[in-house]
Amino acid sequence: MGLTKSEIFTDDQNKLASLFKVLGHPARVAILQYIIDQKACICNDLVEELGLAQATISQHLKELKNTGIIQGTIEGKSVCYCIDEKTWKQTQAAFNAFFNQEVKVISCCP
Amino acid sequence: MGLTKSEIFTDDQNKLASLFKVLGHPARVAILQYIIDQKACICNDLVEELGLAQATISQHLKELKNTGIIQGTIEGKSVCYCIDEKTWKQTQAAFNAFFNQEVKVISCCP
DNA sequence: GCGTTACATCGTAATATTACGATATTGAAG
DNA sequence: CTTCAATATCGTAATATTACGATGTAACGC
Repeated sequence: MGLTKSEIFTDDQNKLASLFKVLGHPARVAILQYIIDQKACICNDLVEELGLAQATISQHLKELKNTGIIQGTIEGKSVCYCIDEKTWKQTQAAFNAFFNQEVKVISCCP
Repeated sequence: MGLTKSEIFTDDQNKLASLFKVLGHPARVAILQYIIDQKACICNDLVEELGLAQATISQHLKELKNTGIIQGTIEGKSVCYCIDEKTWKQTQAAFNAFFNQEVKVISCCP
């Protein structure tokens, strides 16, 4: 046990859940916010900004990169990370599709 | 280690991350979708709908209840779950606030 | 009362995540 | 070529999550 039974869910459910999951950690939320705020790419100011070890930041960046939400470009000896607009918009659309069902919600438990 | 360092993040970041986190599992996405689709409350048709053990479903429902997204009302010998509109709207607002930053995103890595 | 149904909770095994130090790797500077 | 700075990756300890069987509990029908 302890292993998520992905087989029993739809692709959409698995995909949506894994998008939510990657954002389900404060460090990754903070990283994304930082990248968005700086508007431009940052490298590892992140290590100084957040109080986490370089290895830890690198690991979180990797997870964000794996979903495609951010992309990294090598620039000299550092790496420039930024939002991947295409994936970001897809992610946004997926979330909106999920949350737009809300209009139909009728609370039935008084 | 292995323990998330919540102290180093803002309350907003921690809150947002924990909202994302609870939705970061396909079973909980499926449960929410089912509750929304049925429009009305359901009890544990969920156990039959999804192929998970009753204990597992109950555990997932508890996590959803803890965030306040759903609420359960005892109705005879069964429990009626439904979306808690207030929390749902707050959640939606939190997500929207996060995703609306997107307009400022400029991809700087060609 | 007794059995049944619909849950919740407990205990626990399997697995995943988080964090970090240590150790590559790669490019720039000297 | 050597050194340093910026990162990635590896190994691993601490902790968390997922799933389930077993067991508790409360409400109903009899």
